[in-house]
Amino acid sequence: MDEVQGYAAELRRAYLFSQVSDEHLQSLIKSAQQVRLGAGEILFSHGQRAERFFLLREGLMKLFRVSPEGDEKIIEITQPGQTFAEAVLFMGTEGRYPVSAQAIHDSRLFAFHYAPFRELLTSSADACFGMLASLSRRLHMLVNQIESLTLQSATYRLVAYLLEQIPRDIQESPEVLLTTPKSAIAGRLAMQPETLSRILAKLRNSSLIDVHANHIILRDVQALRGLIHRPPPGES
Amino acid sequence: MDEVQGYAAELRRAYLFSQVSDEHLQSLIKSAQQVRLGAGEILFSHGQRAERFFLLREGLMKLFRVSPEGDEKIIEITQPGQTFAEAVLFMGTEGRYPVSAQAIHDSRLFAFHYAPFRELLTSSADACFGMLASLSRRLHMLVNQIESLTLQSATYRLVAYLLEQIPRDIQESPEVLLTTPKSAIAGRLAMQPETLSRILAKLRNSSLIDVHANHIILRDVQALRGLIHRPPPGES
DNA sequence: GCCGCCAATTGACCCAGATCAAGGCAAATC
DNA sequence: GATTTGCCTTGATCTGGGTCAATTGGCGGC
Repeated sequence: MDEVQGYAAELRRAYLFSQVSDEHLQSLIKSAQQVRLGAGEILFSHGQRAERFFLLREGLMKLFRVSPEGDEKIIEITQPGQTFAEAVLFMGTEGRYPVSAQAIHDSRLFAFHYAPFRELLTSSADACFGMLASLSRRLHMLVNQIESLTLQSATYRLVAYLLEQIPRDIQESPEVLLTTPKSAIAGRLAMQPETLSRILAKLRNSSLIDVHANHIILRDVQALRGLIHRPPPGES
Repeated sequence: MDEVQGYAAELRRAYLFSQVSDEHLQSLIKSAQQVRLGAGEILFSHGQRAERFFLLREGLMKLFRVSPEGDEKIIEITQPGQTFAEAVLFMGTEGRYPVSAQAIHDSRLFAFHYAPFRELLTSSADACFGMLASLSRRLHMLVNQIESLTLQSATYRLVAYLLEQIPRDIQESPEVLLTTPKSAIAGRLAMQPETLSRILAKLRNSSLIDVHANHIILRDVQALRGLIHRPPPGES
């Protein structure tokens, strides 16, 4: 295959594979499968045997849990270029997915099987380290998420989320384009869509932001930063 | 050292070291330090350079975050035999602790430095896998925690916590002995001590449990299980 | 025995955000 | 151009659990 070269470059952009040698990468690609999902399709469900992990090439995925009552909590929204579900491969012989995965938009993915990848890890300490780094990054993200879910108000969480988005866009004009439906963002931030809407309205009235559909302009980044660093009841 | 043998056995009980060879373990022990902490002493603080990780030998530690407003969120309560803060070693050259660690009771720990441990990992794929398994276990715990913090009410979280405690005690008499102060448990479960107290009172009035100080008897495990599996508004 | 200290409990009150219920608006379908 | 569908917004109301404060009950020190 000639495409293999192109795929290798694509994989290398994921943290997980950044340290892996060309040969390893190519053998890995040969054992990988391509997966296509339509918007709304389920990739795997919570509790299912975990035999593969994934790299999102295009589209958008959400990882979530559903409570017995049917409420849905979005743990993570996966962007193209990110891997997910790598962790389960090390949970022992009978690993099961701890979350469900569903496509938000039409998506294309690579699927990697347990066995070949495990082989790769045993033969390459660097790959191992890449994996470890990848997992610990995820670990920290979760710790941060727990903190913001318990320590901060809904407004804090939303503003923090907006501020997180700007570095990857043009820094000069602090605009955020919401690629995900607002209801999904609300889920990720553990609030109802109504609440998200109300908070945006509140921020708009304080002219801290402008909202045009899914296009949000941060008019006063300084003030927004201040908002999440000190409590709302401002004195002095 | 003759103690080294005993230490090796002690370490092996931690998941992280379970797969490590004797030689590696012993060289690791030689490079480890012993740490003693009085109740309330801080081991490290959020944001500090992370150069070591730890194995708790005796006592009780809490890992927590503090918000700018001074609220404290307990991320984890570490029991003897558990390692913590391993993840930071892979966050790159300038890893920093994402949480603070404080002794709840007087504690004794082993401290392991970054460098020797990293050496061990490069030379042993098994050790690497142990590490990966350890991290992914922690990852799953955090995902579970996020779920219960967002999907469930305070009562759900407390009951789930109580039910989690029984398998390790005698199964026949479902009693739970709270080894940690109730206020710490409240923190771990993201609620105020007052709320915890009220919920215990409520459960006691429904005669689902008996409370004698830090000794709790689960009088109706079946009903408690039901409580966390279906919503309180019970209909047929 | 008395006092101070701290954890736990209990009561009264309050508020952020959930829930319920209408619209509004734009793209898709007829 | 009318109608349906999906997503978002807005308003009104409700409530779990946080906050503040008072009370109780060990427990160690003097």
